[in-house]
Amino acid sequence: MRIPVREVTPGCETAEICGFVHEVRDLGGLAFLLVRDRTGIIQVTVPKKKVAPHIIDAVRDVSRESVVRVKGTVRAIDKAPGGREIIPEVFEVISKSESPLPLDVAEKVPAELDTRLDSRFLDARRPRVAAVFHIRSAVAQAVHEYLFSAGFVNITTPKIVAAATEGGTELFPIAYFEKEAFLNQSPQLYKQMMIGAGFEKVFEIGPIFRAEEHNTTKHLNEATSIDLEMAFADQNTVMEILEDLIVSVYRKVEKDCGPFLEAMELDGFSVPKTPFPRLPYAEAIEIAGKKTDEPIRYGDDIGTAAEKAIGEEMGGHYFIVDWPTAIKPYYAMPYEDDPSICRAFDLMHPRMELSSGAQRVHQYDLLVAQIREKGLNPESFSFYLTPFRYGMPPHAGWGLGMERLVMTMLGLPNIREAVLFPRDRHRLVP
RNA sequence: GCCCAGGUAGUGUAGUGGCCUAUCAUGUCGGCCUGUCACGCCGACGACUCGGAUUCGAAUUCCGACCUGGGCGCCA
Repeated sequence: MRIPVREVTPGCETAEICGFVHEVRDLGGLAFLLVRDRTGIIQVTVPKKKVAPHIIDAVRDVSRESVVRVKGTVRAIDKAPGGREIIPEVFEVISKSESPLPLDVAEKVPAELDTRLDSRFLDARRPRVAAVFHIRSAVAQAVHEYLFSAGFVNITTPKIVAAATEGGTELFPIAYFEKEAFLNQSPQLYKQMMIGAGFEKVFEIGPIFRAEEHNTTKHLNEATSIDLEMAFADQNTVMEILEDLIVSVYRKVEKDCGPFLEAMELDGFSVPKTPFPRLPYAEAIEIAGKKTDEPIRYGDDIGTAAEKAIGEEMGGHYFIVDWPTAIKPYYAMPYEDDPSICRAFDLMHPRMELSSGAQRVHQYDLLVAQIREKGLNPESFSFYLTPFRYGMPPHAGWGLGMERLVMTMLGLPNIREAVLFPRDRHRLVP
């Protein structure tokens, strides 16, 4: 009966393990075979005098990264990693690996990201790479747990759509029989429609697609969005949910992912403190104006240099609130007493934007007016607008980038490190 | 979309006109080695993205193609 490597302890008498050959060190009369499964690496020790010759020959012949089965006696010994080793009685090569390998799984020699992504299945055998995706899985689990326990309903909305959600960004056109169609850039309109359907609290974790030809370490053409929408809530309510969610995700990772955090050899992992500061847009602009050479005026969008300067000043997660209505999408609710600013917010990490959200416009006439002001045609949104004519609760929500959350949490240098099979300007395979 | 940088063994690199029959590491193969843990030692194998140009001579300069990384804009 196979057991995980981690469960082989000095107290075991015998053990059977399966895994990949991480390394073979042949010292002549003594050979060491390191076998790796997803729980760890164990040493199989082959002394010439105690092990059958056919096993010794097989161990010497096996290529790195082959899949093997080893059964034998467990010996407690301080000199071995983990304080134990297996002396094999059975050694079987289940699946032989070809050589040379496209990249070095044992990480003696580094590999460039491009090389790694070409052979992602091998790259992901590296413990420090695998750790990222185990942690990402825990993040997804934490988000689900948090939102379900807060009474949110999980929904799934179409990824093939007929129109843009907010204009601006480029969409991927696709062939949909005789019709024009696109991959969705955001579930925004659909989650709002479910507020119109009376669901009150909804969320979705799903793919979004942006056809922008950007070439940066923080953009993807296919990303995962954690999206939430809540009825009878304003922007402040959903901001509180957002910061609370972020903290509970960090706590989950801290609690459940110790070995993975260790494998990553992170400098520091710490749970952010709440509440995150609420920085009005006008003040953010002021900070950026003082700290950067580039002139920035009220009403400008916050560019990369400004974002970096403000991030340095704030030093941790923070919200930028009270944005000018002119630079936010049509569905953001303007303040009643000053319609030039709106109830929109961005959640920022010092490195980049993580989330944006707002209280939404729920009044049909105002929404149509704002769509027109953005130079868009309300008729192409009629499927979206119709629910606003038949009773629409006031509501607010946000979208949070899953990859950016993982990237900033783990200090990854490139967002592609947070996706198994990234889609960027040049990469469509694997 | 604009701009910049780059492409050398399986992998990661050195090499800016002749000293390149191309460096080093890792790997692979062969040999030696009974406590390795980046095992060590000896030997071998393996590469200048493609096409054109300049030149007596090009990995190195120029032009084009293809591929890649990054910055900006925009955004999650």
